Amino acid sequence: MNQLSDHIKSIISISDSRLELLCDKFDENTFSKKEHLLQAKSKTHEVHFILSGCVRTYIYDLNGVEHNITFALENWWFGDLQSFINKTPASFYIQALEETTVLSISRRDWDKLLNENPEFVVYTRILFRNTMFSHENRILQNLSYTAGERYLHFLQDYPNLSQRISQKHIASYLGITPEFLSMLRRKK
Amino acid sequence: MNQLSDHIKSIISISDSRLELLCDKFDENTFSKKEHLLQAKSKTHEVHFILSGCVRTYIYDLNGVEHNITFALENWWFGDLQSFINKTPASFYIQALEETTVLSISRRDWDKLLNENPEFVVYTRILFRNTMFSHENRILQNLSYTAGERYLHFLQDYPNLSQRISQKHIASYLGITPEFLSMLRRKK
DNA sequence: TAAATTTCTTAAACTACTTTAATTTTTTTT
DNA sequence: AAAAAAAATTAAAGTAGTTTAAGAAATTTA
Repeated sequence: MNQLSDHIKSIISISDSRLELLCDKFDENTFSKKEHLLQAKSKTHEVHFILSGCVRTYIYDLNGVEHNITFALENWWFGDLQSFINKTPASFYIQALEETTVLSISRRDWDKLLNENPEFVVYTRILFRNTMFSHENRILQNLSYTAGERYLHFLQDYPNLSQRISQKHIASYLGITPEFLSMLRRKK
Repeated sequence: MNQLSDHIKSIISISDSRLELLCDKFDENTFSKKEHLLQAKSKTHEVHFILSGCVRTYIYDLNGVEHNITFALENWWFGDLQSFINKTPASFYIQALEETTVLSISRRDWDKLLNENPEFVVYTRILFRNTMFSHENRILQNLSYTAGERYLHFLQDYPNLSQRISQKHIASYLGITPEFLSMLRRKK
């Protein structure tokens, strides 16, 4: 069918007919480069699965400085989950870094799927768990590694992404300035 | 009944009889101060709920330096979840910082509860979700704040804990040296 | 309660990273 | 293809946090 159904089948076992029912709830949307999918303080009505393209999730700190929290690429889920789940105003901004096509699901349909489709319950449980584990690993990487080491890990964790996005976004993700990242790259 | 049943009732609605069935699966254990509840590379057979006391979860980096990842106090769950869920060797060490009494549940009983007790499914889903959100918030705090600001947040996030554990453990959690934390405290 | 051990503090020298600012390169727009 | 805008590089000066080392205070052990 499509990339989403492939992704679901790679994580849980589900019959094709049930899978079709599930995938039916998603709408395809395309966002142009630099377009915002979400602004902080607005309500998050949807979460998204990327078919093609790439987005960044970021915040502003108290000094008005942007910080990239995460990137999402093909076959990844993204959204402001805290806002989506708790129905609170978003604290994140989400912006397309390339022309990006996503499958989106509304909170209403999400809840419907959870009620009607036990496979979806298992699938999302595993997704959330994996997200939790990757957050945990990122916290301990931040504690253990210098900026230079974190950059090398980034290159491994997100292969090819460094060719697709600007270095200032990578620097922001690593928690350093673009100037310092530039210096690290020269030294390597 | 006990603190665990109070905690469960504060998060989901469940009848007292079903709650009793659920709480039946837990064993009470006490660990003395400095005792290890888990060593990295061993298998994690249990997760724990703290009745009294306090523990720290930590790792060693490649240079052999310890880093505290998190603390857990009364009415908190803890364990190496990645190891527990994926049945992989632990990557964390867990040590009691005070004499600590916990309720423990084995992986076998955990799975049984998930199969037999839909309330437990909901309860753990919410627990994991909240853990994911707090990890997310910690990542963005690390990106946005200086060490001094992170220390102030720590005092808010873990009230009273600073009186119970040594400063070197707080410094390790914040990702700074004890000497620098000492200097920050003097300046305040 | 004395001795031993661990933790905390202080300070000076050092390093990883930031800031500022100017120049070059790349990308986007017209 | 030219002009404009954004991103990357370089370098010098500055700052947040580390390292080392020594003494003081607190805690643990005997």
